[in-house]
Amino acid sequence: MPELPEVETLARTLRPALIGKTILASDLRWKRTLAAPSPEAFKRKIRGQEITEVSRRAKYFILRLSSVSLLIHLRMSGGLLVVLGGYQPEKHDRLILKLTDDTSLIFSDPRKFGRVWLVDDPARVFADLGPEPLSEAFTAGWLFAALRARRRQLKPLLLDQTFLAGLGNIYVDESLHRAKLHPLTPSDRVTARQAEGLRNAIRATLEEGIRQNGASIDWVYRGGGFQNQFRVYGRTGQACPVCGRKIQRLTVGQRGTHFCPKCQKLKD
DNA sequence: AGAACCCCCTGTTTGC
DNA sequence: TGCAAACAGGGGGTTC
Repeated sequence: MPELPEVETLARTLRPALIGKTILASDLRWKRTLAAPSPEAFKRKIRGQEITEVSRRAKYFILRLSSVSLLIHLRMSGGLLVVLGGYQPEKHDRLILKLTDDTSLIFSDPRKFGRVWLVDDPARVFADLGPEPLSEAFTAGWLFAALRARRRQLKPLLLDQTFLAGLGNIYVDESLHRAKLHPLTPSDRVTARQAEGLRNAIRATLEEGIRQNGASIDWVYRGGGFQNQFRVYGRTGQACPVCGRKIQRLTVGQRGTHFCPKCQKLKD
């Protein structure tokens, strides 16, 4: 489920239920979910920690604790849930944190791609991430210069978290359509004016996604409404909302890529 | 440097 | 209908 707007929605939604709670015990049900430290050290260090802050960086969900930080990356199929009362673990639960006030935080993840870190310094995990697209650092000028410094197709470049952090397959396709740029456009051929349009399109798309509480697709994530406003994502063969032409799909970097052949022309 | 391919996993959808 | 292949919101790795 998780791109920036979905993780942001989770942080906003779970914050009031988590702030001030103390972690009484942990139950790691799939060892490889834990990226660091060792399962033994994790169990020992997390017990007794109080949750002081709930936030997000890129697609990472962050729990600031008394003396360490818990980072959770949901990857393709992860989800987080706070439950009240006696809880019977379910099939896809990978980590369960028992909290005060008879509550638990459940990390569920059918595909097991999700990862959890318990670290002293989150900055080390985040070291290679590009800027936050909703921060002030993400200006048209920065984007234009950064695009020119590379020679890559826009689609894979915008998915690259070291270039820009937080976009995933949905929001890249939606942003490129809004910006009227073909996904295969070489980054160093984007004009300053197009870069400004792309910057604005990315921000508008993410802000709308957050406003809609993210996108709900398949069985993984529910509650968001952004899926009802997709312009191109998952709409192969359907009409472009701008010009009516049929949306096309191609594969770029192993990822399904959706675009309008009329609105997003590839010039040469 | 960048593109193309592999892998990690499970569940659902699609095509024959 | 049944079964196999394709596909899925992510990201790390190798090879050319």
